[in-house]
Amino acid sequence: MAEPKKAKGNLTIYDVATRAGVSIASVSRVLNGLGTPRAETREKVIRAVRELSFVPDGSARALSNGLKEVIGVVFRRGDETLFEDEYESFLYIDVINRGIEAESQRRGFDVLMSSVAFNDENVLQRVAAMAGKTDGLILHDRMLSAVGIARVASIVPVVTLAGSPTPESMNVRCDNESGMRELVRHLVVDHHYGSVAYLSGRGDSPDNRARARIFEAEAAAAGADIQVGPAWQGNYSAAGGAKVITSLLDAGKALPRAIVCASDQTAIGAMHALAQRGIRVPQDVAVTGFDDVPVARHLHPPLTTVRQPMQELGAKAFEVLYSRISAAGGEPEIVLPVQLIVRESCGCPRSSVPATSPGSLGREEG
Amino acid sequence: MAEPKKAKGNLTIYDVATRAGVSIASVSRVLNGLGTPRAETREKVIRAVRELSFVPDGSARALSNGLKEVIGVVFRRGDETLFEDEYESFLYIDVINRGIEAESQRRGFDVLMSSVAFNDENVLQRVAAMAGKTDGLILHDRMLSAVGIARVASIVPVVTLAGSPTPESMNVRCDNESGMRELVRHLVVDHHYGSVAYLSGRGDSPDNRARARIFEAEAAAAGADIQVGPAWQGNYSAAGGAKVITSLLDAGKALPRAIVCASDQTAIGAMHALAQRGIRVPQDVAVTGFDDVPVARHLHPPLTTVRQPMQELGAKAFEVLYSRISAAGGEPEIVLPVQLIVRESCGCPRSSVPATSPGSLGREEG
DNA sequence: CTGAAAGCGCTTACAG
DNA sequence: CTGAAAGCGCTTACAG
Repeated sequence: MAEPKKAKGNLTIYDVATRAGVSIASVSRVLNGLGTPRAETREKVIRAVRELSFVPDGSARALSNGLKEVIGVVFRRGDETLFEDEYESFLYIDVINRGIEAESQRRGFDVLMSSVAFNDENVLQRVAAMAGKTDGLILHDRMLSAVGIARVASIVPVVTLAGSPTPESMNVRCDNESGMRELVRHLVVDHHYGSVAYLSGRGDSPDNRARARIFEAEAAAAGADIQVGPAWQGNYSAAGGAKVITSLLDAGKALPRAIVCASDQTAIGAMHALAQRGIRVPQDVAVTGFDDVPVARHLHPPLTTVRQPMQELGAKAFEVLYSRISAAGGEPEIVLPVQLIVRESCGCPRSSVPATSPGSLGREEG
Repeated sequence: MAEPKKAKGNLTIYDVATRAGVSIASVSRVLNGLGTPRAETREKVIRAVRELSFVPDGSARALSNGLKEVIGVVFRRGDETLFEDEYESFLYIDVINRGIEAESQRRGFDVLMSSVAFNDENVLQRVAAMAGKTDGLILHDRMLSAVGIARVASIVPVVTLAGSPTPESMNVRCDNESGMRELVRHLVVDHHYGSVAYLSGRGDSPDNRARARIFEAEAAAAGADIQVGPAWQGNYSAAGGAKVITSLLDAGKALPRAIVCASDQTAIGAMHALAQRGIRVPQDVAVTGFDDVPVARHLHPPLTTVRQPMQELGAKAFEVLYSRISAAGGEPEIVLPVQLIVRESCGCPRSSVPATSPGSLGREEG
């Protein structure tokens, strides 16, 4: 019994085989449920594995059978302060990532995450490195040029989010068009608001551009006055949304009757700035968002917005990627339906919010 | 040039070597910046790599040099509906994960994520599988028993979050004690509130238990009436917080002057329920949170809470894990300071919100 | 400086 | 049913 303990992490299938008194092939087979081992063999291996707390090395498995069972997700993050406000506007990324993760679980895949700074010059390099560690990649937003995508896609399958498909890559996005159309109609037709503004997102975002385009077309078609342009340029963040409102107010501009924000985060910021100036939402100015992030319903007033099925977006992205990884299938482009969520910030009455249980306590205005 | 293209993903270092007219050893060396290759050799390799868009296989590298440059993060997720409200109470997990991810970037590590369902019986198995794919593990909350931790820790280094260190694993947590102490004092001493309740989190959470304990001790010491117990049992979620309030009100109970919530999410739900019943915060009832999640400052009224440096918690967890991976160092236990964030939900006037608070919306200068 | 070769820990035909 | 052996794609002493 003078056998020295193996160093941690150095346990291999050979150790298990020795202890069980079988070959490594047998160990591998029972570990993977392959073949039809004799009950005795099976048990000897199982026992040895348990006694040793053996866990097979993922890299060796991956190298051997050509499948890592890992997909990669790459997304952008803010550059500055890492411990403050800046990630707020990126929370939706987490929700999408959850969808990706949940779906990949079902296939026995894990998700490798890698964020890239906004000002990172070596995005392609970073993404390529990820490619080497995974079986396929999901790229958030506009991470790479078409050329960059093509290069990466020559290494592993690639799915982009909120972009458009290329000959080499697939894309999953939401139906911005009909979402914005419904929203604008609700504001201009249902509520009869005569003037509307689009508080935009980042200029380089395909989603933002699509939304802006439909906003203008639809509002114009409905006969509303439109406010757009540099003064209304946000960047998807709450801070950006607040700043636009503050600047406008400071400049003495009159606000439109309704403000359509490029995202919920933008709306949060805008509403915050409005509240600070004593402007009531929706009585004085209606505000709407886009995304339906989790907190949208908890805002004051609850935010009318367009729900993007973000978890589903992530789930779908994985699904498409998976079918490409395992078979070379996979739709090149998937467009998910969105849904107008009418709450109170547009001016609709509370009654549209599900009533609470029949309590004895009446509502008293505070 | 009748050379047929290699199948995608099958490019190896041999292909690069052939094309560059050197050995694979040379390719490996320039790829890794090792040795002092002749300029010509270097260039030939670089060129071949670029022309082929070669990316080395991560598994092979890992197997060869014994380092995957991947750490794993395991956390729990809700079981039911994946596309609705339920993940709200888990958003803080994402913030912590961001901290982990950001820090690991700096060391060239990537993060492998894996969620585990609340009712999953094979948690240990899932975690063990992750261990095989990584160089070390960070475990959120109470994922594993001490025995389970010991088993996993025999495979790779383990850091737990919000738990306590074991002989085999390290732990990183926040200083609940002084946070709760300060908060209760602010409410009872500064605001003179005579009755306070603790709207609790999950019963099996160490954080929750620590907070509950200090709450009672401190409130009692300050001479306030205390409400606790089953009627005040939440579960960290917004829905749970709302339900407690609604039930109490439906039962005709009188609310205390201040409600200390186990988490911000709980506070969100509580405030929502209160607003629905026309009860004003903080005029009628003061409400506080715990965590300082991003949206806390956007609530109405802005939430007084205890800030846990969640990104830093994640960053620290990685740091500790990394020093164990690379050297066998790493503090067994790290306790991070928290900070009382006084906003308006406790009854303080708006003016007390520091305009200098980094990241606050009103701020102009960076 | 550079190449041939061994080895990392698995999986999987191929024999027996 | 089971074992010996080759091979997955790298890295790294070891010679030259």
